[in-house]
Amino acid sequence: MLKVLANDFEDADATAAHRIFEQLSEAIVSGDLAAGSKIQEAALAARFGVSRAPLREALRRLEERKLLTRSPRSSARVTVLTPARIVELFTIREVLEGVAARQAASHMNASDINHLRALLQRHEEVLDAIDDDIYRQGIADEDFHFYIIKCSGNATLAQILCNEYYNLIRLVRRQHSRVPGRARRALSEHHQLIEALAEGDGNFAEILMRRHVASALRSILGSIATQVEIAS
Amino acid sequence: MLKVLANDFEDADATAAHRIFEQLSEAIVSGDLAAGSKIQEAALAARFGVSRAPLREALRRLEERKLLTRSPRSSARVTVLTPARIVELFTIREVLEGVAARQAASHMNASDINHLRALLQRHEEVLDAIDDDIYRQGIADEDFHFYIIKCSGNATLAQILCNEYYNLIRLVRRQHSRVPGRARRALSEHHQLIEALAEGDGNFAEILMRRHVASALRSILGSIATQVEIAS
DNA sequence: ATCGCTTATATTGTCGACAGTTTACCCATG
DNA sequence: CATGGGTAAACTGTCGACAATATAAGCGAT
Repeated sequence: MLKVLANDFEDADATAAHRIFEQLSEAIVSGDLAAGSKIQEAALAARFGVSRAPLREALRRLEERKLLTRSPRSSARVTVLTPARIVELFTIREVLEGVAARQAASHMNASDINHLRALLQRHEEVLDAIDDDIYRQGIADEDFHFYIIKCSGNATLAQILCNEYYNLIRLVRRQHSRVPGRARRALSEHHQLIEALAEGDGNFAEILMRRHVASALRSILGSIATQVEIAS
Repeated sequence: MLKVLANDFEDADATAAHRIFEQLSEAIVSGDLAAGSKIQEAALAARFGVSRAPLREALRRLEERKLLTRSPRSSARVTVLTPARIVELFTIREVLEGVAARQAASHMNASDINHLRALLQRHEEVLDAIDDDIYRQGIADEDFHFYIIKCSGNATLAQILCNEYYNLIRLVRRQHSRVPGRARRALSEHHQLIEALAEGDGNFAEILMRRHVASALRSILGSIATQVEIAS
């Protein structure tokens, strides 16, 4: 699998605090720690076999990344993503990924374009084989977006999108699973995007990326509306 | 004393970790802790009269906010802002403040506009009185920008710009003090921006805000180039 | 004198414990 | 039955200490 993420320093940073941070991120995104549930430091520390000191540092990081909400002297809680907050998040993501696509258009070479096409090809095969594997769809989607972001040449932007907000967006996707047909449409939007990037058309790439993100948001909001309808 | 001011969370969040975080932020932005200098946990803890536990939590937060750089088992260092990183940062700030201005245009009422005008009036008076007080210029500038951002209605965006990246941008401004005449020009750009906001013209407000941020970046880069020239 | 290796010091990462505060529980009272 | 007060349990915030690692110092060889 492609390693766009800077996970290669995972062995180097073998501190407990780092490990716990990753495990907790995963637990939150996977739903193992349900949204809104309380975080008990002592219990969690025991569960992961560490003391509270490294755990608390991990909690601080998770708080900064908005996966946890903490009030000074009460227990931390797993962030609850309301529709309003999801809209806010995607508004931000739309402009940031938009500018990333714009800048990537003038930085990508033929090899980069080929890489993207290959990614898309594999994405398509995955989609043909198993039409409902949301997990693998997610991975493929992230690979695609991350590669473009990385090609923007803006390391700060890449860190924000690929590290800091990565898990938050995964959390959105998980809590509000995709509507049927969304993956196919996303694939087609990815194809268009590649063409714009291949032509070095930054303006158009930005527009397409923004539309793509906005389209994903609409899909998610639609999914929420349906859930609410069913629930009532 | 009456607790009318928004400082009420200062008593509420009276944890040492929080206090140290604020004090360290200030120390870094003010240059008291110079860019690139080493952070020694024991020494700092002693200096602030706390143990290392709350200090380390503060360091984690400062790391997440990019004011510190940490490698796993070596001392943390105060972030060094290279010109390239400043450009990256302002690219992000440009699009984020741009979308904030766009959304603010459709959320601001007459009272909000009046508030902005009053802010600008005071800003102008400050500028007339003391032409070189960068500190107060900075405060005035932040007040203006922050108010527009708050009016965007996007709480997540406001938190990113007004909290998470606030000190980092202050740090840029401090390390690369403004070129003469910049304040006047910024003031004029603020005036234009208010007109667009008053007319509810989101498109134009976004364009003006983006130009304003880009103009600030050019000013800073110019200042750096001059410094380099002098140094060589 | 410089470089490499070994030893010593300094510093970070982690732990267990305690104090202060919050939360939960229980009982009395309307 | 709901409600309020008061006590007990639970939990967070903080501390000092120890172990593991990194950095600096010392020493010998080239």
